[in-house]
This record gives sequence, C-alpha cells and structure tokens, in this order.
Amino acid sequence: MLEKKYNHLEVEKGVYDNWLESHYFECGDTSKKPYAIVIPPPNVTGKLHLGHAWDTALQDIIIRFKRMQGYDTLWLPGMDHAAIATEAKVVHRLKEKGINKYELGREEFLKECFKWTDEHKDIIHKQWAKLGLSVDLTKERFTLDEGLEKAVKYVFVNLYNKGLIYQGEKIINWDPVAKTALSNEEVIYKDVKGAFYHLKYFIEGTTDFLEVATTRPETLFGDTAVAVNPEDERYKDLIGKNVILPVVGKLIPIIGDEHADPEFGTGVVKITPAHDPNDYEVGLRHNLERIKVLNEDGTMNEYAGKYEGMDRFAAREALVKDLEKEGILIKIEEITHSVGHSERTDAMVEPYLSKQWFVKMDELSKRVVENQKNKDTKVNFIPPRFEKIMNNWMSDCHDWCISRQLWWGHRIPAWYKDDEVYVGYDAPTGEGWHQDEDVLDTWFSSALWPFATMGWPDETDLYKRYFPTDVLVTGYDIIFFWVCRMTFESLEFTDQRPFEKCLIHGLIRDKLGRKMSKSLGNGVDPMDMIETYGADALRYYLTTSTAPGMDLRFDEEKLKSTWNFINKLWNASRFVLMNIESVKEVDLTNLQKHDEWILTKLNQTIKDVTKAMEKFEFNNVNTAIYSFIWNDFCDNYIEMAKFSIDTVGTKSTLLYTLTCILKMLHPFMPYVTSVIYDYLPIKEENIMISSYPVYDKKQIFPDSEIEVDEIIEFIKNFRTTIKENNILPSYEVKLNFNEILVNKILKLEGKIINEDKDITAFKVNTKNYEAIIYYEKEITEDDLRLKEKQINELKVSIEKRENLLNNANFVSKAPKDLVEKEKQKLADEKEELNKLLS
RNA sequence: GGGCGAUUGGCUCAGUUGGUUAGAGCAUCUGCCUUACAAGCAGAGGGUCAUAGGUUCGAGUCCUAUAUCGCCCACCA
Repeated sequence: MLEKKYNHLEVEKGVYDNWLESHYFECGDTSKKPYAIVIPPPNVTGKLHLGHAWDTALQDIIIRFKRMQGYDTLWLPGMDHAAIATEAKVVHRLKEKGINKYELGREEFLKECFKWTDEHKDIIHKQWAKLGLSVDLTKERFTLDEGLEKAVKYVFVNLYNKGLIYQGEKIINWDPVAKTALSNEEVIYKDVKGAFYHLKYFIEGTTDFLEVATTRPETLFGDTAVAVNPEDERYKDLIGKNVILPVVGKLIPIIGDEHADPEFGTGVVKITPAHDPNDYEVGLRHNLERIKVLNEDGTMNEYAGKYEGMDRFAAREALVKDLEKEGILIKIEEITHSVGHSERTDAMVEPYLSKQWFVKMDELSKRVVENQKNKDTKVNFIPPRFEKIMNNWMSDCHDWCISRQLWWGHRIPAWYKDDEVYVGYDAPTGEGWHQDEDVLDTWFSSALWPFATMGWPDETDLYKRYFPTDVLVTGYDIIFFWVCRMTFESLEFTDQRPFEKCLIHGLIRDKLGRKMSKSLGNGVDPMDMIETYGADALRYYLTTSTAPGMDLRFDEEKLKSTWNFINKLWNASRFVLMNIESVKEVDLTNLQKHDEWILTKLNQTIKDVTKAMEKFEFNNVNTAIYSFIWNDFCDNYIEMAKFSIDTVGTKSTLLYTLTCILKMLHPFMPYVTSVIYDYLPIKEENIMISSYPVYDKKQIFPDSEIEVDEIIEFIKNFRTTIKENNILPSYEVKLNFNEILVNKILKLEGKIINEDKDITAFKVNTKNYEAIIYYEKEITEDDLRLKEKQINELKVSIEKRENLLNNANFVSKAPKDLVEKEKQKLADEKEELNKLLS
C-alpha cells in the first residue's frame, strides 16, 4: 500500500536504474512504426539549466506518449563539443593553474579538453537521469566523435568541390580575447557609451581641413582615404584632392562614394578598409590599400608608430590626448552606440581583415525558402509564426564564416604547400604539406546532427529507418544558429527535411520577467527544484504552464502547487487502492449512474487530452486533466463512490478510471505514475509500454451525465443556501424527490419531513429538484437583500435573453441548435424565477 | 528602419475555426481536523478582456489605427 503522504524523494529513488534495465527506452522493434527525435545536444561546458529541463521534458513527454501509442520510438541523445565555449572554459581553468594554452601545446591542450568533456558528460548524464528522460543511451553521440568527424569531412569536401565552400580574405568579426574569427551570429550587439571624436584632416597645400567624425580614432593609422558623397554640394569640388592624415602625415585621397551620407555627422567619412566592413567595400570600389593596424590580441601593431604594443583602448586614449595637444581634435561628442561583443568571451569584437573559410549561402538558403513553399516537404513550425523567422533569415543572409582559430573542434581538412591548397579526407601524399591549423565553427557539425548521428553518410539501418525525424524541440533563440542550418544541410545532402515538425518553446525568465543569468544571480538550478519538489512536479509545471512558443516566468509557488496536485493524485490513488483489493477483473457491465457519469467525463477527457497531445498543446492537456482529476474524480466521483463502494461496478470504475488517469499523466510524471501503477491489482506489463487510453463511445452515457450533473448542481446550491443564510444543522427539509446521493452527501438523514411547516422557508431548486428548508430564524435585512439580488440577476438575464430571441437577425442567422439552446435557457430561467417568487 | 510577441480579476497565466453568464492556480474572506488528502474539504468575493474605431445577428477572439512593455533582424563613419 502507498505511504500516507506523497514523498517525491522516496518515489523517485532508484526508479531510473530499473527503467534502464528494462530496455524500454531502446528503439528497434521493426513491427511498429518508427517515431524519432534527436535531442538538441547540450554543450559540454557546464550543468544543465532550467531551459534544458524544459526542452528535454517536452521531448520526453512526446516520446513517452508515442511509445505508449505503439510506436517504435527513438530518442537519440548526445552532446556538443561547443568549440569556442568549451575552449574558453578550459583556457580559464588552465589559467587558474598558471598554465598558458600556447605553452601547453595543441596536443596536451586537447587532452585537457577531453578530460573536461568527460567530466561534464558525466554531470549531464546524471542530470538526464534525475529528470527521468527516456533517451536511448545505446545510440548516444558526440559532435566530435568519429562518426561526426566522417560526416563533417564529407560535407566540407563535398561543398568545397561544388564551390560552396571557399577561402577568402574578408572583413570578419574578430574576438581579440579568444583570438579567433566569429560568425555574425556569434556577435551580440550591446548599447555602450562612446564618443564621436571630431578630427581635422587638413587639405593638401591649404589651411582648410575636413572635419571627420569617428568613434574609433585609433584606426586612423589604417586610413587610406576620406570619402564624401559625390552629390554633396559642400565637398564635391574637393574630390580628387588629398588630405594629410593626422599624426602619420601621409597624403590620402578624397574620394566620392555614396557610402558617405551627407545627412549623417559631418558628411565626411574616413575610410579604413582593413577595419570596417563598409570601408572594405568602399576600398574595393576605389582600389584602396588595406592596412591592418591591430594585432590578433587587440594591441596596436607597427603601423601605429609610437603606440605600437598598446592595447586598442589605451592607444585610443593616448592618441586622443596627443591629437588634442596638436590642435587636431575639434571636439568630443558623447554618444551611445551599439557595439558588437563576443557571445562567449564578451570581448568587444573587432572588424578585422582576415583570411578565413566561408560557406557560400545564397544557393543553400534559397533552397530552404523554396522548400518551405511545398506543404508536403516543408518544416512545420509550431507555432507557425516561427517559420517567418527562418524564411526571413534564409532570404537575406551573409556567407557563413566557418573557420575558427581554435584547437578544440573539427580540424579543417585542407592542406597547404607553398601556394597550393588541397582539400580532402586525408593528407595528400608527398613532402611538405601541412594541414590548416584552424577548426570549424561548432555549428558546422551540429548542423548535421539529425542525420550524421544516425550514421550518415553511410546508408545505415538506423538512418534509413528513422530519418527524417518526426519533430525537433528547441527554443526560438536558436532558430538561426541551428534550425536553419540543419535544414539547408539536410536539404542539400539528404534531399529531405531534417524533421517534419519543429516545436518551438520560449525562454525561461525569473519571476520579474528578466532573463536568468549569472550576473544577475537569479538563476535557478533544476536539480535543487527536483530535490525540493521532485522531477515529476518540475516537469509538469514547466511543460504545462504556457502556450507553445511563449516565455515562461519561473514561479516557485506554482511549482509548489503542482506538487500539491501530485499529492492529490497520490491520495486519490490511496483511496482507490484501499478499496479494490478484492477486484479480480474490471467489470463495467452493472453500473450506478455516478459510475456511468465518471466514465462519460473520463472519455471526454481522454478525447480532449489526446487531441491536445497530438498538437503538442500541453497547457491544454493540463486544463483538461487537472479539472477532471481534482473536480470530477476527487471532489465528486470519489465522494459518491463511497456510497456504492461494495459494488463490483463502482470498484471496477474506480480502478479503470485511475488506470486511465495514470496513463495520461505518465508522459508528464513518469515516476509517480509508474510507482502507483505497480500497485494496481490488474495491469499491463509496464506503464511505459502500456496502451494509451482511447476514447470509447460505448462509455458515454448522456442520461447519467445530465442526471448526475444536476445532482451536483443541486448539492452546490443547497450548500450555498445553507451557508449564506447562516442556517445551523437543526434545519428540516422537504424534498420533491428521493435521491440517495443527495441525502448521503448533504447528510439529510433525520432532517427530511413530508409536510409544510409554518416557519421561515428557504427554497433551493434546479430544473427537476426542489428542496424547502425550514429553519427557525428571523429573516434579516441581509437575507432579503440576498433574495432580492438573486431575483434581480435572474430578471436581467431573462430580459437580455428575450431581447436576443426577439432579434429576427439572430433567430434567422445563428445556428438553429444555438437558438434552441437559448430558448430552453430562457424557459428554465423563467421557471426558476417563478419558483423564487412563489 | 523592418518584423514578431504581449496587454484578460491583487499576482502568474489559459481561452480551441467569432456563439451570448470569460476560466484556472496562487492570494483574499467565511466555515470545517467529515475515516484518500488540513500540502485538505465546503462556500464566497474579485475582471466594462490596454484604448479608439470598424466588420457581424453576435467580438477577449477578425480588421484598422493608437499607446505601453518585451524580443529579433538591419543600420549606427
């Protein structure tokens, strides 16, 4: 028998190990239809946070649901090596020990990275187990394992041969702390306080100058022109002349280029082609020299003269002082502008001319946009509005910089010898070749995740059976990073979408709506929540509290009330188990009307829940199942069942209903439902592979439903009357009916009389039932006002309804059954009013 | 500049192709230790659904503006 109180720590202890031993999480039953999900691989950088708990709980719910529906489910787990993120962590850890990455050397450094990875894989595995995730661990993958390595090389070589991967010198985003290139998506723009420095660029041979405004004066060493708009009346005559570059003293040309906006600033722009993407374009148009003035670590190089070796910010400060002394500086205008920061190191990103590898995007992205127009092959987003995000991004995206000056990652399969470049699977034969030192963006490998994890590019059984996958579950924040890239890689290499559906959820915020972050210290560790409330409560709370795609404000109070809900389930289960020990088989042939009533409500609930499950509307599942369990089953049915608890029908109904409840809740609360399920006297092999409840029309009993609904309504009205009139238990009552449920639940035995009495009477009625409560009580002003209020409310309602029904438009245009319903309601109300007035 | 989302009782959120008395949890008030559950039971109060128009027999729901908050993308010399 169950313990008296629900104790999530006891319930969840040791259960996961049993599940693993059962092998139910493993896929491969080819007699069933396949259903596959690949996990978004968490980075091996740290512990899982609440967002992961949410994301994985959603997937587990889908997988457990489909498994119970009889699918051969594969939930493929894995983790991501997370190139720059992990490397930054390992560098930091080594630094604390006084070790420098470069002194350690590549090979040893990678050993440290693998060590780190193993530690964090272990942490994540334990967290998955705590959450109760039914992943198939026999299929687990890592983005840096041999299989992925093979797939990555295949894709790189293949795209290179198609001309879709190329090497080029372009302005990229440079992280001076990690000393690597970044993609546009890894740059976070933040508003920071800065300044416009207005400088004098003297025109050659005159005492006139052009006023140039810049936010980054230290880059002037790389200036190779100043630009004005060719239409700008103020300056157009100067085009072709030269200005003297301050400090440096050399002559640079004044050029006319539409990049210069006459409306913006002074209308004169200094052109630094090696340190600004727009200037780079201008430089191309005018064939300007590109001078890099920064080193890889953000210090000034030899072009900066006496500032060489200074950090870019220190150099700026020193230079501005000197410019001021020399009278070059006109003014400093404080402004706020947005500046790119590295997603991982938070360093200010430097636009930097550099030779990198790129994926040419236009063809690949065009294919995604085209494919989304085909309803049979598109990726179906849930909610659909997120499709726009993918389409917009895919219609307008820059080439993808994929090389990173890091060590932790897939090394680029390119070899160099003098001016020759070789791209292939293995090093070319012959002397003198050396491999590219760089690795690939971590997203290059995760973009292949749905198929590469299944053995692709080999035609493995796994790949053939489970790809394309059924649904991908992820947050809207990584649609660019990941969903788009998986889609174009998949279309390009498998000619199929990677997943039929893409379920998008929001972000977790704190109670005040702020993002959870380390700096705010408002983060919540899911493991703490599991300790306090249990994984079942956490999972249920996270997955049923918002509509799809919406953010979630984490509220511990709500989590607590979810625990209460499970406690309620626990106690209801105790009641059922205490009363059905003798049941040998479920026999639903000889039922009381309340048995029929709960079966009717149950089947309506099954219908609603299943529909919502299929649409991934888990908040609607909650709405349906919560009120069914708490209101219908606990508050009403169990109370009624107590009066027929000795009948086979009621015992069977209790057991049957509880069984269905446990099954419906199991995807959400796997622990508590399987523990209770194991106590049931009649059950299938295991709840995890038991059959999901199916709506059964034969268990719908409309007459009993109406009858018991009215009994419940009557009981409620009766109690309200007693309560609102402060009627003490010494009252007597005359009924126009005899209903044992009413008598028992309202405890009317001994109070029922058959004749009228000449004392104060209170009338309680529903459509068919009427009670007159006799009670010696002085009628107070309050009592009269209450009755008056009821009568008035009824009158208002009647008037509204009469107006409605007198409206010819309504009667002729509204659906007939609605009109009928309204007519019936009106009649009922009139009757009720008469009873009240009598 | 372009796009998206939100605005519903004190708080956090639902609200299914428009259907006429807008729901839930928490909080509040009242009464109960009734043998599944006081982490509970039985009742009660509390919302002109951001604003202004419009479509419709009928609008929280659809359309057009506006406001406030939040997010994404682009630009920012």
